Amino acid sequence: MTQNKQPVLRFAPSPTGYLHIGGARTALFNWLYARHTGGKFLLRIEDTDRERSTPEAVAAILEGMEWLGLNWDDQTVYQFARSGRHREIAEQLLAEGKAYRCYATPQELEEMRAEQRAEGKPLRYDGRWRDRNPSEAPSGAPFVIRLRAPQTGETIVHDRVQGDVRFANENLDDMVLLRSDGTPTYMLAVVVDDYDMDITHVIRGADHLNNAARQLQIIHALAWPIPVYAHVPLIHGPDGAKLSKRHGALAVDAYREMGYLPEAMRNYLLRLGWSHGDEEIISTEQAIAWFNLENIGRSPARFDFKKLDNLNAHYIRNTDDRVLAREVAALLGRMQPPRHLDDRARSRLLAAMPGLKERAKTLVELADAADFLYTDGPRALDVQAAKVLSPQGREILARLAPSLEAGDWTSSAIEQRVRQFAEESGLKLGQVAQPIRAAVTGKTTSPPVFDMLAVLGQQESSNRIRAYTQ
RNA sequence: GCGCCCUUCGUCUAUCGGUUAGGACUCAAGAUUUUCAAUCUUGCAAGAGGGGUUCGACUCCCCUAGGGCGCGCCA
Repeated sequence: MTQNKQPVLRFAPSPTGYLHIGGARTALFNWLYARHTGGKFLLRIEDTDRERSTPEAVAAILEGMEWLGLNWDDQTVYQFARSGRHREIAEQLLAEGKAYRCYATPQELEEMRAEQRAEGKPLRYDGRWRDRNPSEAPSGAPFVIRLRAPQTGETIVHDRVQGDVRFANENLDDMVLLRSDGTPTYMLAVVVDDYDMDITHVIRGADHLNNAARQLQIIHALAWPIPVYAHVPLIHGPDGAKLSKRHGALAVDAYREMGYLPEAMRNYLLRLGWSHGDEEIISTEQAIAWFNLENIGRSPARFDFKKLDNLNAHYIRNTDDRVLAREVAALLGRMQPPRHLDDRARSRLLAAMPGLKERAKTLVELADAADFLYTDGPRALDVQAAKVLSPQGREILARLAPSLEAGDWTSSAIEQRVRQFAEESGLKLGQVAQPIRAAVTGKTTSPPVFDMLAVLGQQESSNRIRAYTQ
């Protein structure tokens, strides 16, 4: 194999569902490796299953990739469009005697497997048509083309993550290459496409490790170059079992709706199965510089929202206020029912952002915490705020109001007046600040209250406070 | 059933034969504080079990157990 060829990577999802978290990580690893090496990252949609592939799923995958910032090179390849080429290779193998026609019907094969199961034997095609003379076939009967796979020796997958994985050829049966309707199977299509696309590295889920051996058999029959394999362990749910929807096996766009930032997702997914010493916070630029196959772990990882939250909070704090304000507004607009912010709400959101972004783990939390900025008028109080606005609390507000309103309406000037009031009244600052916060935000927690008063303006603030001076 | 893979704190992981087994998340306590966060400090917490190899094993080998993946004319 040529050593100085630029690496060519690919992500090859099948559009039978959304882009889930495992697929997203696979895509990320391929993308990082390509960007790290200066190679190419291609996208191939494996839509050979006409029954289950949908345009919606294709759209969801493309959107998910774009949201995650995983840009791919060249044109997207649609596998189904290449079925003629796949058939050509199957015919070639047939002509070379490396494949053969099998006339066994699906029912017949089902019976065969049922029997094998009953006898406790391994489930595999028994090669019943492997050495039969084609003339024995019922004329005009449908057939599939199967690979005439080696029956002795072993097939070794030299995997950069898993090491050398050996499969005895006797355990690998003659796989179907071309279905009776003339369409290619996944095994054939993958091999042919990877070859035609000049794929040098195949990074994919470990659920494909067994497939690698079978694909290698096809590659050997064709005498094509072998790509570098790296089978990445799967992601499990918190209980160690299969990732379920409530565990995080969601479409990537669900993460967007939950308020996660793409850079946080990238960082989290990267650390799930890959490491660089003790590094935890890894920017995408740094990830590209550091990413390699050697440091991919061999054991499956569990998905943990707590850690994702922590990372997300970090990235939110480090994101520009304008970007955040825009994202929050967009998020609100996508909610059911949609909530549209007017210009005043947007400018308040932006102005309050420094305080808001310190306190949110997700954009949804942020949007929620900021809801007192979206509309004017007195606030409805939550349970805690109602307690703070007891008769005593309201009495304090009533006494404070006149002096509060007289003077500059900047955060520091307001704070100065409130501190002075507290001192003169023999109150602790918190005893005054909490009622203000409750009246102005309807809650007992918020960004620094004087900042929020400044954001809302004197008139709106007074209006809200005076609503609770009785 | 057959094949393959995996196994360090609750979770993500570091360690590439010699360490008081490190970091991060979570949790707890403290500092700070107008609330809540953030931040800082401290603490709890790990090599599945059993055999080898070796002067010495978390690290190498074998077995067992547990978990995962695959075994389609799905991908």
